[in-house]
Amino acid sequence: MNASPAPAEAGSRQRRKEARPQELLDAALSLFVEKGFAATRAEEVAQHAGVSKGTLYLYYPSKEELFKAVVRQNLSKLIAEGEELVRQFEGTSSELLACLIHTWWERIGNTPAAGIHKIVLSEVRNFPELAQFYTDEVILPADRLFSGCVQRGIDRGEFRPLPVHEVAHALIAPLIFMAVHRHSFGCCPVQGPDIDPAVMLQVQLDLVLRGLEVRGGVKP
Amino acid sequence: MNASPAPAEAGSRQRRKEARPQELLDAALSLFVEKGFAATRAEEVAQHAGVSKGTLYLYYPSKEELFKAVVRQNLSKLIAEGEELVRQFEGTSSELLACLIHTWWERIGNTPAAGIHKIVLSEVRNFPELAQFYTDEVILPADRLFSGCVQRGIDRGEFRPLPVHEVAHALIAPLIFMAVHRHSFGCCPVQGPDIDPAVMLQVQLDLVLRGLEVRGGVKP
Amino acid sequence: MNASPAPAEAGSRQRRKEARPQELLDAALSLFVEKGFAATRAEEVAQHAGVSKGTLYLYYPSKEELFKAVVRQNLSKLIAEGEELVRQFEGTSSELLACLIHTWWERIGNTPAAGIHKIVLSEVRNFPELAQFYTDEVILPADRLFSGCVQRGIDRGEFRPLPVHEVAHALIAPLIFMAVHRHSFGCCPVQGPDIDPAVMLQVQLDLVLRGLEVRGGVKP
Amino acid sequence: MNASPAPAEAGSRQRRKEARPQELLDAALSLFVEKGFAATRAEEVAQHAGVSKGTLYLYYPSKEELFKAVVRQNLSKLIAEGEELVRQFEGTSSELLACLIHTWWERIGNTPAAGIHKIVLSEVRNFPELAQFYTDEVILPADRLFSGCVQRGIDRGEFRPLPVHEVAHALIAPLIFMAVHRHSFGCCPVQGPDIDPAVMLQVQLDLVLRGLEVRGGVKP
DNA sequence: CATGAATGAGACTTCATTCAT
DNA sequence: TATGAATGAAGTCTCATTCAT
Repeated sequence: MNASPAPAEAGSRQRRKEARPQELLDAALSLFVEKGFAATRAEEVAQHAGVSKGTLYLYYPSKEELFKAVVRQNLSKLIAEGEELVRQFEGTSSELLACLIHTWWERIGNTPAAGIHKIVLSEVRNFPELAQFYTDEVILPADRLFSGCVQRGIDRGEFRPLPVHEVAHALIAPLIFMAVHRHSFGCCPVQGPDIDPAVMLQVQLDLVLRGLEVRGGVKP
Repeated sequence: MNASPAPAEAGSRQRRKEARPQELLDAALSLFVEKGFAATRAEEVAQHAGVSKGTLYLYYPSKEELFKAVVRQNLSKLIAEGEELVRQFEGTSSELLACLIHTWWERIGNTPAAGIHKIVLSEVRNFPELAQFYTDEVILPADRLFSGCVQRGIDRGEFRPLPVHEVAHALIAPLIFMAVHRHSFGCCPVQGPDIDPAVMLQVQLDLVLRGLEVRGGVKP
Repeated sequence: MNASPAPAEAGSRQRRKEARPQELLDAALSLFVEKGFAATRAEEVAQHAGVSKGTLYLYYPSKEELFKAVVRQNLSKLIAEGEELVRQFEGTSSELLACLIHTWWERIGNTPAAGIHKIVLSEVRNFPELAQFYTDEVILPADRLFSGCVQRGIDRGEFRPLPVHEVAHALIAPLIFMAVHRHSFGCCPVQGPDIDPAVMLQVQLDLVLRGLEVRGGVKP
Repeated sequence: MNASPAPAEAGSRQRRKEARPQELLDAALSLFVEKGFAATRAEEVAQHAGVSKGTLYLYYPSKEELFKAVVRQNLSKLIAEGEELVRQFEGTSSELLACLIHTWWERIGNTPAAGIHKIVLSEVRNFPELAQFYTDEVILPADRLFSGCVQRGIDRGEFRPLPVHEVAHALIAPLIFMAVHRHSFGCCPVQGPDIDPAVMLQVQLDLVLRGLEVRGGVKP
């Protein structure tokens, strides 16, 4: 009399059970990014993950912990991405930066994971413990990655000697900013200034790399 | 250093009434920036303004309206500043942009008003009408201001012909981003990458202006 | 430099002051009848009377006391009406009842004062002290008046011997009920059964008086 | 006399859930009749139904909706009763009316449902949509029922030709009025005129039916 | 006397969290 | 393990009442 589907392959219930935490984290990420932490109800998260309210609490002891888990797990993703990016060492420093930027955009900026930046920005003052590990695990490594490349360019005589952290920031900030905007204003039916991401990437690279370039007989 | 206003003319009750809206808006700005909209309780705002819960509702019919008033009030300031800056038509376009950037930092980026960006980013999806408003009143005018200057430089043969909106974004985004960060991570006792705002401004201008410059016999 | 109108006739401010309590009671009656006690705000009453919220409290120490004063003062009116009605002793008992009924309708049922019945019915359980004096001052005298007339008719052999209180109730209840309805459903744009007050009075008298009549050789 | 329901079949949680709406509606009816809509706190209703404040809102989204549900639920009962009565087509029209009246009293007038009239009278101006609803669902059907019987009597030559709506009103109003009074003054420890419901029913029928009767050689 | 700004108790409603089934 | 009914703390908002002017 059991109406459930054929229990053939590995037991779908079993696989569902193992997938639960991930499904919950995905639902939560999506909702936290969309509505913010406080405006997202626990039950909504559960529904989006296809489980009941009670089940959510079997996996995460509180909404706060769920939130932290969302940030943490997506951080791991970010970090892994970052570390993978580092292994792309070839050619001139300009080419390296261009490659990094494009890869960042494809793998992070243009994916839902970019929404993480938005929630962390919004909520870090309510969850101070996030600050430390987001800084340690994302901001500092990313800074190290980019300013390392800038330093490499300077060392090789490709780039002018400029403060590397500030240059790194000048390089990546417009892109992060654009990514964050796509998760706030970008979701509203409003026409802002017409900025095309692909063009933006191009222009930003063109601008900054040329700004970095060591030129013939030009004086600062 | 007496907190109460000069008890000179008119009934103090009257003078308080006139000052109330500003006091409430200031308190609300500060708290909304710090904790976000949802996590700020109406009574907290009232207390910070030195009045009771009920008094808040004498001036603003709901927390939501208070929020909008905060955005509106601080926006007016922003817009007025922006338009005033437009009248600085002297010297080269590079000088104009440098001046705009420095003024923006002094008058907005480095003041509590910069926190507005953070709240709007965080809350715009919960207040859809805000999107239109903020876009029309802040984003578009600011874009017009900056891309207008870039266009001026191109027209005068000072800058290379590049997509103006993207350049404007590349110019201002790192600064806004930095300002927003100062209201999130900047308030946590965590050591991020060592970026000095003054240096940042300098480098960003140096980088982008040089990137914009038309050079001798160089091809794009 | 005094902008107030010519202080000729008795001082309008003075007359206003004396009229205040009455104006407040009138406003309150009207609003209590319309919206009920709890749904009427003290400030509304004040506004309708053309004074400020504070002034209301100079005359009545609380909304509850205002309510009781409204009922009390309108009771006096009702009672005075009743006592005046009693003085109409002439002709047959049927004629007497007909006269009483018509007078009641003209002087009470068809005036705003009938709204008093509605609020007392609605609120007496929240203001138990009203019960005693409304009963003593209105219900019992009215009952005495009507059942006295019925008794007179029985004594004179005009009416059949029936329980006088019940007959009095049968006589007046449909009219009070109609009057009360005019202050609730009667104010909504809804079409109920088509009952014309004038016809109703006629029919009700015809029916009940004929029902009371002693007939030829008929047995009860 | 155990207050908790028979713990027989199924989980008690489940059975409670099914019984909740009725329990809440009963508690609400009782309290709304006693104190009026506004003066009844949502938490009180919940407590009377033996649940917590939050549970009430699981079943009814607002106090207003609870109120409407109370009226609706009790109206269904009223209407069903009325329509069932229509099927009593036997004997004279006088007998039919007598039967209707007695049944009305037993099934409605003398039950808590009669309190509905009081709340509706009191609140209809604050809930305008209620007016249409109550008129359509209760007042008009009831009017149709009673004036239909009167018409039947006239058609059969049993009753004098009189305006049927007014006669219907004259017939039923004293009884409704008495029922309403039992939920206002009737609950206060005050001695009003001594009216016995059973006698009242008898007298009212005797009076009105005799008033309707066609008599020998008498002219209208 | 009159005003209306201010207060704060109290009501409605939401929702994170628990727990019997 | 999963559910969803139930809870109650907490937050928004209202309004009777007070009191400085």
